[in-house]
Amino acid sequence: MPELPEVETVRKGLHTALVGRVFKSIHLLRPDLRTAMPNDLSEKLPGRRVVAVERRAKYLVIRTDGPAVVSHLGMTGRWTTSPSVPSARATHDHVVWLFADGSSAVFNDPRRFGILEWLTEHTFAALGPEPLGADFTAEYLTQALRGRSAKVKALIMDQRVVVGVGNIYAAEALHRARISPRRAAGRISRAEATRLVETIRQVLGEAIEQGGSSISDYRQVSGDRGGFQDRFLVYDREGQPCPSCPDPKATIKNVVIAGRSSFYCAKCQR
DNA sequence: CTCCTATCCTGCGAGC
DNA sequence: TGCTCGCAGGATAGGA
Repeated sequence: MPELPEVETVRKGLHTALVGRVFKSIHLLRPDLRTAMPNDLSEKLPGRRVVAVERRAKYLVIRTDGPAVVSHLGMTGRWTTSPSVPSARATHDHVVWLFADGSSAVFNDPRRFGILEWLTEHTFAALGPEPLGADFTAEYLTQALRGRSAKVKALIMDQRVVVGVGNIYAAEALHRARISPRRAAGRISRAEATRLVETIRQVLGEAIEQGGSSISDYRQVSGDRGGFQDRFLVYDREGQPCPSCPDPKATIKNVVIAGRSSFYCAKCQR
């Protein structure tokens, strides 16, 4: 569900809502997420003040004047903030944070692929560069893909190669770069890598401006939907005419790559 | 190593 | 209407 633009949008919302607030109590209603939430969250957080909410890859980092907490939204995770204490517990509410000023934040996650843990020095050890950062260059990507026979789409979704790109934005970036998702990564030319770096940045940047893409679950912390789902050129558009091809008979295909639906136009993406 | 598949979990829509 | 099947934005263990 949430890729970089969605996580970044949630980050902004959480940062605005939580900075300066002091934890009063932590309620771990259902600790068995993808990994078990540590019990001592409810002991060590109360009394701590939130100083910032940051993002690394698809992880949120809640910094306090003590330890930092990491949250991953998995496929269906959602944080909602409120100026008051929640009146009722909704299905799949797994974590409730109550603050000293009477406000609250709730983590809801139907599929429980999310994570809530302490930040450690190992948490981000295996991650590749941020796509919107200065390290993500055509030289870097060319080097990272060199000699690899896996499909280019699988590799740009591999968080060790570059972080933050998931199934939607991989499809959209490859379309804009006119590269087939089925291409062997090692056969991507330098010119194509240059285009791909550019379109990944472009698509992620535009999606952040739109507040992310809301297909079903994803919402901003305010509960609002994102807007980028209305700008998809290929994602979830199987059978529809390619918006980038003059030929009306060029339609969007859907093939499975690395177990994921992969939408593209076989005419303009080679 | 690298690549690919299955798997974790729940909900929902399509098709019968 | 109600059932079953397949699929969903992520990440990772394990087999080939």
